[in-house]
Formats: sequence, C-alpha cells, structure tokens
Amino acid sequence: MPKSSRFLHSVYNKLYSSFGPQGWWPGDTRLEIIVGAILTQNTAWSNVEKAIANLKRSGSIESISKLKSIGSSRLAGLIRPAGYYNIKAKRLKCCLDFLHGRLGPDMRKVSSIKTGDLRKELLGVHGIGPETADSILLYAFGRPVFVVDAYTRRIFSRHGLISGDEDYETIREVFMKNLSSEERLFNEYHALIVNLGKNFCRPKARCEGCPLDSAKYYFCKVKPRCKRA
DNA sequence: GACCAGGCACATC
DNA sequence: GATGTGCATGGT
Repeated sequence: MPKSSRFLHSVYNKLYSSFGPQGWWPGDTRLEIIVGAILTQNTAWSNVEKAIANLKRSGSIESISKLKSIGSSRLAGLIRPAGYYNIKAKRLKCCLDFLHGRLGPDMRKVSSIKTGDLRKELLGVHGIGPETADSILLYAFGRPVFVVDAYTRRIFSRHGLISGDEDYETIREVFMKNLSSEERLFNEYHALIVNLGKNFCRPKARCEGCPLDSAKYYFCKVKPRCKRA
C-alpha cells in the first residue's frame, strides 16, 4: 500500500477511535441537507442552525415547491442569521430551480444520473462551487465523493501530505485515489475532519487530547503553536 | 473591537 | 491563470 494511502487510513482510524461515528450530515431531510450545504458557506454552523430553524418555523423547507414559492426578500430575511443573506437567498433560488427543473419536485430523477454527470451539472448552478457540490453529492445523494474543506486543507498540509495551496480538484484526487471509493468511508472521514478541525485546529483551540497527538504531528491553532516531540 | 467561520462569483491584472 | 475583493451574521 502506498505511503499516502497508509497515512490517510491511519489518520482515519485514529479519528474514528477517538470520536466515534459522526452520523452526518446534521439535517432531517435531503432538502434540508442541500439548503444547509449552501448556508454553511464560509459560515459557522451554529449560525446556519438558526437560519434553518427559521425556515422550519415558516414551514417553507417542507418541500422544494414551498421553498421556491417564497419571495427573495422574505427568504433573505429568514436566513439572515447565516450571514451573506442576500447572496445566499439568490444561490438557494438558483439551486431550487435546478433541483425542481432537472430532478423533479421530489428529486426522483436523481437516481438515473451518474455521479460524474451530476457533479458537472451541480457545478454549473450559480452559487454551487466544488465543496458545496461534493457535500450535496455525498450527504444528500449518497454518492461516493470526498469533500475537501478548509479544515482538510489546513490539517493535511500541516501534516505534510499536501502543500496546502493546490486547487480543490487536486486535493480531492489525493483523497479519492488513496481511499477506497465507499460512500460510508467518505461520509465519516469528512465529518471526522470537521470535528477535529473545530476542536483542535482553529484559533483558541485546546492542545490537549488531540487524537493526532504524536511525535511527527503538528496540531492546534491556525499556525502551528504546539509541536510534540 | 478584532478575528474567525464547513465558499463562491466576479473584477482586475 | 493567479490574485484580490465583496458578501454579513454571531461567537470568542
């Protein structure tokens, strides 16, 4: 087994033993997962939760049709806590138009579309970039794709697997080529990375108890502050 | 009050 | 093709 592959499996095993199954994505329905994927762009999840709670209270997130029917300014008001609310309202609208038009009101047609084709189509939707597309593919549609996020970049560049300034697709390939293409694995791995990142790899994060604490690993802080030798 | 968070589109060079 | 900028709230 190649070195990178061994490393990625080893990290996964450490994270899984430490954190356990993550049960992602945090959302009740497929539509809710997709909406959450857009709302969480460059935004803390706690703020997204407030926005989704507003959408639930309004009853509009029950179906694509209902969500499509609310006006842009009302939608923006509901998702206000998630930040960038004007931009995100527009992005949600574009996404809903795509889902409804291409996949049908219940998204039933999705099963007939190959993952690669669906990814290309998602990337063509205004407001859906590579990370959001992969999040939707993996967590809403159960497709085996790896989601690369800011934590992935930060953590694995810190550990020397990547330099960190590669483009999204390059990093994604590193993971997809070195791991078996299993939806379950990709689902859990990304969730574990976010868990690790939130707790140990951002400002004011604690140093103690990091599952990757070992001689060769840097961790903590945006810029490495701790190095256990 | 500064800094940050599970990005993306668009302008400019 | 690379780099910079606007978008905005809520928590630390």
